[in-house]
Amino acid sequence: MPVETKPEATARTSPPLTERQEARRRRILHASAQLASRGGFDAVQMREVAESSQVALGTLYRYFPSKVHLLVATMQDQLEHMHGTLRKKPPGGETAAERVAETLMRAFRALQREPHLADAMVRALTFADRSVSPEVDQVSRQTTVIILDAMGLEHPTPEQLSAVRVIEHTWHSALITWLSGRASIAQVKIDIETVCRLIDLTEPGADR
Amino acid sequence: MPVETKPEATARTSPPLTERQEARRRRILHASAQLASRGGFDAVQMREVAESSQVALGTLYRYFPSKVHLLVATMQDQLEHMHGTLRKKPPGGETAAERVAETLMRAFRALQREPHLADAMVRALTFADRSVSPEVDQVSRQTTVIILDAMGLEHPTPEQLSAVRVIEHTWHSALITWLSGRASIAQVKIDIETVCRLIDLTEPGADR
DNA sequence: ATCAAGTCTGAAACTTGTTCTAGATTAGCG
DNA sequence: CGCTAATCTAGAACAAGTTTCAGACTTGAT
Repeated sequence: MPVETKPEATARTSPPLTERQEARRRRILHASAQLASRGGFDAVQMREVAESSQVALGTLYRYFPSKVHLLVATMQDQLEHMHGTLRKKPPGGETAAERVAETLMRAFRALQREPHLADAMVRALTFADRSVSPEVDQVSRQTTVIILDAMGLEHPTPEQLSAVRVIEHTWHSALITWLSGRASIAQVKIDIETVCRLIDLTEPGADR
Repeated sequence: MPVETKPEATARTSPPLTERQEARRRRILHASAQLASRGGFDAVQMREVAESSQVALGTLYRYFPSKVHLLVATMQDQLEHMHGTLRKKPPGGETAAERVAETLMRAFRALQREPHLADAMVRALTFADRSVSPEVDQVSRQTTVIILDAMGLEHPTPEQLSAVRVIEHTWHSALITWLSGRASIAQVKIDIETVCRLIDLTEPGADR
């Protein structure tokens, strides 16, 4: 009888991991984040991750079927952490647009503290192919939740969801341009503020 | 004396290429696009590109210092072509927002005809690190020109340029979600139309 | 026509992600 | 406790991007 199967996929849901497996998974994610913090995407080398986390290479691949999977999982991990942090101090802006912009800028400042880590995670996210779609989607949903939280919405309209999607697009792409040195921090700020104005357009009572 | 140097960087500008070099460069780009059309990013294998274009591997790397450089150059090439095509039939919408959305959707339909090629180019673009920044920037500028063309603007305001930047962000990111199967064609259309509304906000006479 | 400098070629080597294998270890079950 | 299926480990092997090198070829200048 199967004792345990497929630890990688959506660890939280399907097969309950044993104590030691959970610990392994943590060690791996920790090593991944650590190496990423040093030198970004390229510095996360599978052999090194395996060694750092005291796990055989084959085992690493059993938990995370590719480098991109690993980094996306690392991002999920970090995102959760970030969501918790953001929740504690809700943004103080007057309008929904202001609050969202403030929240994103706060997240952006957090990323600036670990630019290499940000690089590794974002590059993995955009480089991911179809085989990673479920995990990437999870990240996207988590981001959506964070934004809706900032807007203070319970039941967003389809229009508002569209706006949120566009904000996420802008957020990701702006991050990339910043990480690759093609846009300044100030530029990213402007882009975020610009796109957040879209929210006003979808506010009840906005003409169009 | 140097007969020819660094053919790769911004071939159009710095060192004039000889006839044969220009021909080599064309052959390489052609092979790249061909292979990409077949199987996307992964199918563009440097050894195969070299063989298809009748050039030694070392030479390929002299012209394009990495696979990403090659694919970004391929994208520049395709973009130029696309700009030419789009120019011929200007969009017919009433408002700037409509015209931009129409133009982007037209480009999107073109990409749909060669989804693998689109995959290769877009993945390369977003995966590019700092060493490719100049080339990626060039692509970005070209895209900006196409959008401004569609808007029919001669002298955009800084606000309008911001809107254009956000539109580009959305365009890239929406393409990625489509290519990785996380968004439908219809979804991309909605996102484009949504972000294009930003243009209205920056129209002279828009309150804010 | 000849020469020097630079380019192109072909092939091997190196790097890092990924796969595979044989044997040791672990977990749940009777 | 002992069995059995599954997991974990160590290490080799493979794949594709990238680098390197010696020698053949081009080019522009003398």
